[in-house]
Amino acid sequence: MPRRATLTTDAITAAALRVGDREGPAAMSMRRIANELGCDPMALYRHFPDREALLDAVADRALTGLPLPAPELPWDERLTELFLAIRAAALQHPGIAGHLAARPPLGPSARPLFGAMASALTEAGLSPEDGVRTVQALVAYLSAALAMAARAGAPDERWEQVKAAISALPGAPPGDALPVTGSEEQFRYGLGLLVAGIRAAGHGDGGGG
Amino acid sequence: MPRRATLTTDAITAAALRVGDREGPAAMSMRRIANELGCDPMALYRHFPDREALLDAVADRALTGLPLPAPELPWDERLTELFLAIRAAALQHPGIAGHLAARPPLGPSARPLFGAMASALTEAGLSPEDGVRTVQALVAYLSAALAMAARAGAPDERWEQVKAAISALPGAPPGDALPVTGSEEQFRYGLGLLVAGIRAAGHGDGGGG
DNA sequence: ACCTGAACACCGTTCAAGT
DNA sequence: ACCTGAACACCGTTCAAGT
Repeated sequence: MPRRATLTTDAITAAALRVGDREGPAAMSMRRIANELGCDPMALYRHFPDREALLDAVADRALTGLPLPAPELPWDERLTELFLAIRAAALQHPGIAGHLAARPPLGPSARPLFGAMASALTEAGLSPEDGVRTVQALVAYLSAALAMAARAGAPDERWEQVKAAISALPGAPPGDALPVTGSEEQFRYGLGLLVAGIRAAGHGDGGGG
Repeated sequence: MPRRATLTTDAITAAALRVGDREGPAAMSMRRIANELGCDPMALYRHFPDREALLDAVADRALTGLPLPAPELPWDERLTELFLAIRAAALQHPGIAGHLAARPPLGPSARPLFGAMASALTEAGLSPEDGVRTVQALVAYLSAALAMAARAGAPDERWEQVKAAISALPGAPPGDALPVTGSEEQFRYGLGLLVAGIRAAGHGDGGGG
């Protein structure tokens, strides 16, 4: 009775997460994950139609059981806390943060997160239509911020140049005082802009021209 | 005298763009681009250290010569026009929009774009420090929106489920009235949130707590 | 009937062998 | 001295051959 009988989708996603955490996203290949499990690469195709589906499941797994913000907080703090928690959970697995960014988990584990977002946005005064639009905008911002943070291990020369170019404009600040590209401070700032925009939208500012 | 003498970085990026437009981002391999040029794959390494550098150059090329918004417009319209123009230019090459999203061009062709952003944000009343933070937030949003639009060819089943789940909440709208995930309308909405946030920040709302 | 693993058609990149 | 292309170490996935 070989141990392959114990090969479940859960064991596969766990193994993939382990490989990704240990060796980075490029190492999360079907062959390497199978190797980690001591099984044939083709055995994975029994549980997932292709590699992308497997990575989607891994991303989903990385966001399971996230603590939701306390419901008695005001909506803007709830939204901020929620996104900071998602960001932190994603960055606990830096190996897969890039994939999380490319394909944000929209599966079962994300359901309660979207519920929390929807409730916060309703409280902010948004219509359900605008709520959906806003959720997409927030997730878009989160995605890219995660991608930047995932790349932030090797600091991005290109962004440094951009920052240098901008700070060379009239009224320049000391370049070293600027926030790091993938930092939490930078993330909070952009999130703050969106929250301020939501606040304005909730106060009756309909939408686009 | 073989025609390889005409192999310039410009000819390479043009060929890569052609392949990407014709056969999608996955086709933009060193081998296939070389094939398009009728040269040895290794000849490309004479002009670029590796594939990523080549794709960066391709992305940069896709954004050259973008028309800048008229300077007499108010800052918020300038910002909106600018980002819509960048989005439109990127989507003219859907094959590479995904790469554009993963590695936003920060090279020479992007320089005037950042200049236009900086001037708009200064006019909005932001300090240079907050200008840099805001540019990063805007580019992050643009990146993810492009990635979504690039995937929008094959409509994303997962987002449909999310939209369905959210519209199932109290006060539900008709699900078919919701904007498509990668659509221009959806992009404008999120951009409008950020612009509203910038407006608030420019009016004295310092930053995060 | 089920699963395995050889094989296919690719990659990016190194490096030794050619001119 | 310069460039070429064979070779290396991988991929995801198909599919025929095994048990």
